Amino acid sequence: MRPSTSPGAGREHTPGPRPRLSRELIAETAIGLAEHEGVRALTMRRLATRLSVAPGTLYTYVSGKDDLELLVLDTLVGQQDRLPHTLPGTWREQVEAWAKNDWDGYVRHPWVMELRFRVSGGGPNMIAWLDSALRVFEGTGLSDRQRLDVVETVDGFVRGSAVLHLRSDDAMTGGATAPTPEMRTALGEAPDLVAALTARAAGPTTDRFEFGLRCLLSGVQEVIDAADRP
Amino acid sequence: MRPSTSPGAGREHTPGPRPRLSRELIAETAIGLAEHEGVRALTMRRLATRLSVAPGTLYTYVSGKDDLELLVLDTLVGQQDRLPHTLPGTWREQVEAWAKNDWDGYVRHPWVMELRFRVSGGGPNMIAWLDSALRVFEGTGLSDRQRLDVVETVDGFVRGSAVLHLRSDDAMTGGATAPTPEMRTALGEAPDLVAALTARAAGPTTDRFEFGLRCLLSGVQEVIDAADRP
DNA sequence: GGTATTTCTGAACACTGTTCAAAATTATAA
DNA sequence: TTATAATTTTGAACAGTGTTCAGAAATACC
Repeated sequence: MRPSTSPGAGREHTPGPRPRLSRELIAETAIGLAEHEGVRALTMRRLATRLSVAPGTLYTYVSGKDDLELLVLDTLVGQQDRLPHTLPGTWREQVEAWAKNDWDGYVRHPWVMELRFRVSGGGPNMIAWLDSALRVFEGTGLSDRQRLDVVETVDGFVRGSAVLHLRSDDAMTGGATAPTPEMRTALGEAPDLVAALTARAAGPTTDRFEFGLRCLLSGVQEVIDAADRP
Repeated sequence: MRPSTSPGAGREHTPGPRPRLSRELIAETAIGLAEHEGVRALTMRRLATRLSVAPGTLYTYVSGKDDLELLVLDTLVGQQDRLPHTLPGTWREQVEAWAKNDWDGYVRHPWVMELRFRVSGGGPNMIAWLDSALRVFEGTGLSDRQRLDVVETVDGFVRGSAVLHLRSDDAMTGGATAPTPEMRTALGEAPDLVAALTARAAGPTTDRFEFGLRCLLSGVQEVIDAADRP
């Protein structure tokens, strides 16, 4: 009923026809589909077509679309080559590296974020990643709970920052669509916003993600210092 | 073709039947629908049924579902009773109040977040809110661009933190659904994570949102101090 | 060979957003 | 008053979605 494991998982001597698909193949194909045709094209039918298979077939490998999306996310996490706690440097350098890496991934592949905010729960790779992120703070005097707080805070910041980076810029000013008359009047009554937007557009691309990350990590540093020698 | 304004907007003496609906009524009904039956029940047809109207009728008030979702979000923002810069206290107290308020809203009405991460662009109320948030930093020595950076950083943090608060807790440990055997083995190889989760479950609900917010604002404070007297 | 077990198919179901000609309704001009 | 033009509403339709399920096809074990 809820096959979250591939059909021929354990051994190869179950009766019935050989499975022509696998969870891994489905995940890779789904990623390719989302990458090339957008996340809106990631439908069961299109995926089945790409795999030269009837739509219903997918349901022997995946319990539904939610499960598929979770599988895709978990596969992507598993494709990262280095876990956080294996990175070089201090805890702060490790966090900066992992955060920057995640942020790059989100910005380069915006469709991933759309999934991240819809999918709930986590797969094995996500769990492994989270555990590794916790180990980054082994040297510091933070408690178990504080470590989890910090990791989730940073992770949440990265996601929130990435989605704003992709959305607000062109959307607020009306980049793609022509600005509605309503919007024009609203902007007319928002002088500070217009000033800030034009200032940003004029100058070079100051990386406000790194700016925010520095702010956040400085705050974490304070907590660590306080916890280290009370 | 793209009616982002209500039909009988300007005056009441245009020919044709009196509009039985309005953008406001549609927004309120949509909010009620999402609130009571979940955001997945917010479909054009159900909304039309609730309004005792044919599905196609909605398209004279709203250009499509994207526009409807944006309208819902903008309406919610407009329902907030106080704009950030009208709150009492220092910039830091104002930011804390607005961030906490937003966070409460997201946690209390999780369906709002699901929209926030799908909808791009902003309506008049969102623009007004953003402008108000910028004015919070009028006393500080921050530049226009820095102010926008800070506001977006805080806003992104709030969203990211809220989505994690709603997702990771019960989902990771398998709150709703029974934990898959795969998950159990994955958790077996993640001792730090298990320790942190149990520690969190055992103790009282330490508000890790406020923890992260304090971290972030401490970092912002540093930047302001640096900008104030160089 | 027979049997049990599994995978795969193809059709169906109940939805979804969206479009569009025609009908119904109203304000203004003749 | 009647006619005209403009606008809203309708109901049906289209293409697409996730999901289910009886039956057909394929394989390992006895």
